[in-house]
Amino acid sequence: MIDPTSIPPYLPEEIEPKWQARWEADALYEPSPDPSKPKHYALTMFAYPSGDLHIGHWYAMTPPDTRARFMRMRGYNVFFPIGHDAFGLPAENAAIKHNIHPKAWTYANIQRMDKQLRMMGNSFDWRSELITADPEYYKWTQWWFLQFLKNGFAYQKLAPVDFCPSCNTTLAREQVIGDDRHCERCDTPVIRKDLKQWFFRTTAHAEELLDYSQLDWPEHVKTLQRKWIGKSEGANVIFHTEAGDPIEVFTTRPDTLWGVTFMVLSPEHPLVDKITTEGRKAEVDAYRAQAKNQSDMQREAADREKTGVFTGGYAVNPVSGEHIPIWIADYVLMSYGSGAIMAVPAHDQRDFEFARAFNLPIKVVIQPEGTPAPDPDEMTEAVQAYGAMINSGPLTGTPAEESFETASKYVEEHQIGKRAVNYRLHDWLVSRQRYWGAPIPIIYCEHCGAVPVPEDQLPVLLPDDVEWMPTGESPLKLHPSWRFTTCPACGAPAERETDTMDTFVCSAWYHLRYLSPHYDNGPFDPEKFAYWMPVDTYTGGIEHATMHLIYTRFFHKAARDCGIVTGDEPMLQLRNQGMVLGEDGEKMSKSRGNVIAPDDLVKRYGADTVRAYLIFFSRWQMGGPWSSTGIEGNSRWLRRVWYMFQEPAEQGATEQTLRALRCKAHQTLRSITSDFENFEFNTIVSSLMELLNEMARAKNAGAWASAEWNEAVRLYLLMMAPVTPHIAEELWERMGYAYSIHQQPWPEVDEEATVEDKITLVVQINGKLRDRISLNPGFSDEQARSAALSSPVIQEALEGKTIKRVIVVPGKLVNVVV
RNA sequence: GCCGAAGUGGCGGAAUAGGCAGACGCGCGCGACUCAAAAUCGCGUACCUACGGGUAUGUGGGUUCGAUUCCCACCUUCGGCACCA
Repeated sequence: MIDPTSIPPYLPEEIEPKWQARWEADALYEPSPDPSKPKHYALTMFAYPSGDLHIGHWYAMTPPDTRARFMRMRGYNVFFPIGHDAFGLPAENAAIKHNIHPKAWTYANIQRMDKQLRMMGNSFDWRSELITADPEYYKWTQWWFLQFLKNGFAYQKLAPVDFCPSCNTTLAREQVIGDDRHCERCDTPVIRKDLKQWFFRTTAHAEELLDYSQLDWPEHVKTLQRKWIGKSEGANVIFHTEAGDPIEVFTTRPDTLWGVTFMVLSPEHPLVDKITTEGRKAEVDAYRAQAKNQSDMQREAADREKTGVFTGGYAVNPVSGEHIPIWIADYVLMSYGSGAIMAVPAHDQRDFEFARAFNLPIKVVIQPEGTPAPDPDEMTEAVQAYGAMINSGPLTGTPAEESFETASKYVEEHQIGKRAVNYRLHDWLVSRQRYWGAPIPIIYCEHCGAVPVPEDQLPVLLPDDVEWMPTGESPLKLHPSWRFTTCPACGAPAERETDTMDTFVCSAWYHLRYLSPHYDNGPFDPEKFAYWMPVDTYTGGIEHATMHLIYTRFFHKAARDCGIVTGDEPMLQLRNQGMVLGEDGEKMSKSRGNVIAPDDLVKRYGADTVRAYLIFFSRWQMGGPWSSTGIEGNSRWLRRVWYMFQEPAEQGATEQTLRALRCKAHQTLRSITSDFENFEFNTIVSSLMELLNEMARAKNAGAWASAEWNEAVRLYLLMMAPVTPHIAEELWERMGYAYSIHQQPWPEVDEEATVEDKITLVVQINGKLRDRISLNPGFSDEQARSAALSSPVIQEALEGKTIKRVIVVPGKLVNVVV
């Protein structure tokens, strides 16, 4: 029985700030390169400073912190940095809404969030803290841009871009969402615009990005990326119009060339004007105009009604010589392949639907195995499977397995095209017509063109005195004294580039800046790079699978090709957390009113309890609904630990009790060690609770103050230290151990102690549990068998039955088959 | 439509080189302490049962001595992609 008056109460609000201050003063988590120790770079995705720390931030950062702490105790030199992804649209939107400067808004948020971040009790290295909106950071973002430009990984082109009329900016392809193609931030439907834009050549590394051989990443993320990169192999084939103009098409099915019955060009295809005949011009122009405004109409496109118009022009099929009509249709995209296709309605579902809609001929050239060739008039869908080639001139009769190869070879030999690979991945559009970002370091000169800002003139500072209200132009365009300058090459009057960079550029290399955030001879200190890189464990949300995680891999490969970094991959191991949902099981949102605020929880329970609950309530990778009663259990757990370890009790336990206690303690240590290694956080807390239950029994049986009890307490504190660092440190001190618990080595399992006195042998009949027999450890299969068969329960059950077989699982189980 | 993840008590979730299903916690019930309550501590808690057992891990099959775990088909939920030639 615990008398709560005899020992001080557990007051997290006192001990947590106390230890946090001490750890920081003692620089406990500020590692330096140390070649005598194995290094571990644990990186958690930095956050956008939106105002307040959300419970989701805790979920993203605290379980990785427990693991970083574990790795530290295991003897690794651990680097666990923190920073702020500070450029971006929300600051400007807030600025517009509340009439406050984006910079002021952002930095005020960062200050508030820093305070909240410290309350978590994470082992961040605060020296590494960086803010991507600081000139000393974006100077180097600009520097990277210039290196990429120099090495051909950055280029400028006039491009149709998706533009959000509400945010007044262009959007990357992945920021446009859904059938109606709306903006990911404000849900406004996007429109198309032609602008001169800067791109990073991500496609240059498309093939290499598909190689995951060096990475321990979740299958799921790799699959998403592979799909996003979208590699397809086939051939580019040149058709010619009757007038002799070449039209290139990409096809993955060169074996269907003889089945082409028409061609379709994208409405934006440059040849459309030339091909269109006088009589068709009005209709074609009308269709193109309507296609251009597609943002709204794309919804209709989703029900797959095929639309299009005939241009009046004809092309010649290069293998058969047949003359085929050329159409335009919006199902052919200018942005993929060459913007033109050869249509094979018999063997492509989209072409089939188009042919049916406009009564175009269908020609069957593939005969799938085991079925007769389909009748074009009777077909209800395209036959897309490979098969033997028929009606295909000289290649007729080619079997399915060889059709792709043979047809490709045919195309190359007859010089009508060649094998080609196409990717769905596009080059990365990095220009943004926005104020709150890193200015693109380019100056336009009438004589010299686009001139890079010389490196010694970086950073190109973002001016503070701007009109940030949206006008459709970059706010920097409205700042004459900033905009107009002189050409660094020839000295003539010139203009600055007024676009800023996509914030994904900032976040593509922050893990490098963390190494030395104030280093000014380069983007990072090469010595630090050599020791710490690559990132060993990267953790964050799955939502970054296709954007950030592709960009950062590309960035590293491009930087490698520029000779700036070594290694092929920036982050070796990736793990994703799930999402904390509201108590109603729905995504947390202000409008639903189901938001859980971590500050309130810390006030009420203390950070240790919040940490413990977040780790305990579900598998980290899975996430799940919050429970305000569930957290009570973790609060109780810590109070129980507090009193149980401090409150003396009667002594005089039996040998057996003490052995069992020691056994359980070491078994727990073994399982927790492997749980930490495998990111199985929830069972760490379960195991600790189980051990505590065992300790409560042992204490009741007189184990208090025995050597076994003291060892169990010591192990317990060490095991809970990564999860609940404050209470562990406090009790560690109260038990008389030397500061700091967080600098102790992780304890070793005594394997001998984990062997139990008695082992329960499970006896089944026909796979059904019938009896349990307690045996001494180390029994043989034969002993298990005879013990099972001689059990009275089993003998009774076996009466009148014949034993067919007896299966023995060594040390565990006997199954009698009758 | 395609791709991926997941379906286990009242709830969150344990357990998978195939071997005691439901660890741990919440909730609930009973008891102790208390004038009483809270807190705390102890015990119990899948379902059915003629008390011998029987049935249960989304549904239906299969492999196996034995399946939550492996295979096939289907259903549901969540996430991603969406005419990519």
